[in-house]
Amino acid sequence: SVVAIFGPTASGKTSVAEAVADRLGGEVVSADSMQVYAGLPILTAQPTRPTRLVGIWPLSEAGSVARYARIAHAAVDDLNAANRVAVVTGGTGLYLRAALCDLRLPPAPTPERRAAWGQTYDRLGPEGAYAVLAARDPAAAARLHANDRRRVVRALELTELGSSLRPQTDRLWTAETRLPTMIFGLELPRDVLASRIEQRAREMFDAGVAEEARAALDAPISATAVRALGLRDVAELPRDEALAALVRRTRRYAAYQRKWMRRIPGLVGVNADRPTSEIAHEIVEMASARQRLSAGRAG
RNA sequence: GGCGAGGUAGCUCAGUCGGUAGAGCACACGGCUGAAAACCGUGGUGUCGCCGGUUCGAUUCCGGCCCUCGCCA
Repeated sequence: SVVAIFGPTASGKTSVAEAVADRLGGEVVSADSMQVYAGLPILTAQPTRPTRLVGIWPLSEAGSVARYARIAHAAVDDLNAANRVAVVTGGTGLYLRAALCDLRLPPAPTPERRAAWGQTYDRLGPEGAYAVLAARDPAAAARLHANDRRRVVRALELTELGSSLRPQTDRLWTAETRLPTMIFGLELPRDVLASRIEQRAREMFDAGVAEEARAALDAPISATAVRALGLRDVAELPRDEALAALVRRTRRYAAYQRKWMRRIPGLVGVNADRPTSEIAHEIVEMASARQRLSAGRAG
């Protein structure tokens, strides 16, 4: 079975997940689009103990949900086969859902066609490109805005591949999972989270994020990895400004994660404003209760 | 103390030749299916420093006061 833990950055997900994994005799599997990369351990707040799917891609490689989903499913299945609990933990909502569920993503993009459609979008303008999409795939167009260049281009390229951006069945926003799964969400009052974010940002600078970020930008880095929150600011701005920028961006990210927390189906909220051991204890209790229940039903 | 500049949204500022105000960032909310720490959309949250004068009407003009910054004493 699977236990999933979601929550905003700096909510203490990592330590709670490690404690839960230890108590359940399992292992943590990371669901984080930036911690997968090696080379930014400080900036991405990677766990100090070796964790599955953390630090496994070089910064030069472009990541994607599909690529992540494959290795995540492999990791979960691996643990499951060994009768160990997979504690899937991370702050990237999409990646968490991808790890827990088979999203059946449409075909991969091809660089040439994507570039071609991108040019079409720029030539016709947002309204013109959107009109083309509306003609070719009305269902996909209906869920997009003309200005959403990235998605309009993606939707256009899929029309050529006999697919659609609009999935046959929605698996992202449903409670469907590959394996029996319980999802917990760590909840913290905003002001508490804000002060934790600030404190953690300070610690990052003390630990040398600036040097880490500069080194990362000096080497080849993919379009996905450069998007690591605050990378440019931290590398290029004077310390005070960089710190302020990092805190600001992290707060905004936390707000975004809060939205995911509300949307993830079946998520059970857990008060995270208390010691890690207490939080872990509560999660383990609830997960075990659920397991006994389903075992009873099966037997 | 003198001279100068300024006080307008959470921040930086614009503006109103007198008709109670708007940009960026921040923030809030919504969307999202192979870039998701990304990307797209919607929303202005305000004693226009305080007191008085002129006026039908003052954030705007006038006077006084308070505060901030700079230069000179």
